Amino acid sequence: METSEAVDDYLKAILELGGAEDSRVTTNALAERLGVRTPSVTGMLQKLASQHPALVRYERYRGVRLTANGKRRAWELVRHHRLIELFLHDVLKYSWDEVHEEAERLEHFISERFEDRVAAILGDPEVDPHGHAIPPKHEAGPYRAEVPLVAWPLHKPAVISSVSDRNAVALRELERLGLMPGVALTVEQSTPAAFAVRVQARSSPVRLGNDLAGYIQVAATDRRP
Amino acid sequence: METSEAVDDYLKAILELGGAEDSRVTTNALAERLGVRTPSVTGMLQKLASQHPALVRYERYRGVRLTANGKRRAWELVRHHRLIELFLHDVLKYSWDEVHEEAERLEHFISERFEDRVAAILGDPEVDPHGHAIPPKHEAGPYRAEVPLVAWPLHKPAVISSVSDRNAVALRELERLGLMPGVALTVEQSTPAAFAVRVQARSSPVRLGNDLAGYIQVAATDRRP
DNA sequence: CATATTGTTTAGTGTCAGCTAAATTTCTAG
DNA sequence: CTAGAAATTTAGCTGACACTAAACAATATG
Ligand SMILES: [Mn+2]
Ligand SMILES: [Mn+2]
Ligand SMILES: [Mn+2]
Ligand SMILES: [Mn+2]
Repeated sequence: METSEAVDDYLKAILELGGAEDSRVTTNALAERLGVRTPSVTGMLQKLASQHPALVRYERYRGVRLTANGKRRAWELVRHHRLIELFLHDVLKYSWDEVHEEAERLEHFISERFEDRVAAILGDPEVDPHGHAIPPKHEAGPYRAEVPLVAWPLHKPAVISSVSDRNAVALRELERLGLMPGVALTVEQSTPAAFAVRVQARSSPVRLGNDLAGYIQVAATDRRP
Repeated sequence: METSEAVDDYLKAILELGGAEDSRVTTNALAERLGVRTPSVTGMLQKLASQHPALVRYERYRGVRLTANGKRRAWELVRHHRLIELFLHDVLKYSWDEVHEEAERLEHFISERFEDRVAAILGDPEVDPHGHAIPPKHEAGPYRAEVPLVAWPLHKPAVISSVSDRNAVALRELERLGLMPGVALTVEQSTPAAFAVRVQARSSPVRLGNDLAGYIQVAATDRRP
């Protein structure tokens, strides 16, 4: 039941690419995400599928999904990752664009005890610095109701729910623009050429490239106070 | 100039086995310390010696010592290890017998930034939970003047300088007996059968096995106040 | 529906770091 | 000073996990 760093990375990638619907993930998508070649992916998937207990269910030419065991480990890694990010940010004073890279490495190597102690001193937190939900110990999910900002209707109030943590340059830019989780806004313009949002309680609209907007996920403003 | 976890472990072991005098370390000693077989050691030493830049100087049948480059990395690992131990103890509330195992893993994977931030929140500490000196950044040593308790003369005042961190059971026992760094004592009895010390400001002497005593290093009581 | 394109797998290699068995060198004791 | 013991190295393998080149399947398109 021990998993190597490489196996960990595959499991987490399958979880993330499968999304809330747990769809089948293709060899190509995995190769792309992990920065390896497709034959390496095929080889690893065959291994993970034929292990006992198997970590993935794999059908030749038809993609993979995680088994219950695979899911357990993948969610544990997500919990590690997000706890570590928050810890680096809140305790070690990392900026929010610095945490991801370090968490990506350390998530594989911390013990159960480390996980528990970090959760304890952070007060069993539920959200990481980028707005992502921290799964409770031994649990999956949750998946929050959020949609890409670029798919949000014009003028409908929204709150930034989370931002992608995978691009440090984009994160610095988003912070500079004040576009962080919890910020309320409306979409003012959405064309192939440009994208603009009006941040609630701020005068002029904020213009940003579609690429940058693509890193943002939003949700409906919660009406109940 | 990147080192794998395996290479790291060899370098640190050579540093530690070489001691303050930087003596040559044998293949056998390394195999023993690292829990691998001697042919594996020979193979690794040949590789480390023929790299450019070389990390060790190696003569067939005559043992190995670190080059300047090897030393630099080895001391960096020692700094990582001891900083992490102190951090786990002081911030994450690990007990002193729990820190070593976790530090042994994490020392290889933390970034420069992590090292610096941890040192900062600990206030640039100089000693780890077991009394070992934390090397300053980019520096070697220091080696403190300390000798094994079992080699200390009877009735001569001494202070516990450090204790070995490699045996969790022994550490718990030492803590129970109040034998921790900074504690002043004298040796009352030292025979093959048993060992007893009198802890300053405590009535009855403490009896302990020679094995347990073997984990303790002491130094002369500092006269200057 | 046949063929071109795309996606995936198979076959064969390489590197890292471990292992056992056997050969060789060094050390030690008589 | 030499035989036997101990230490070390060499030779040859193994398991992970990458890679390239080539074969094969699935799919899209004219
Ligand atoms: Mn992240
Ligand atoms: Mn990872
Ligand atoms: Mn230690
Ligand atoms: Mn180590």
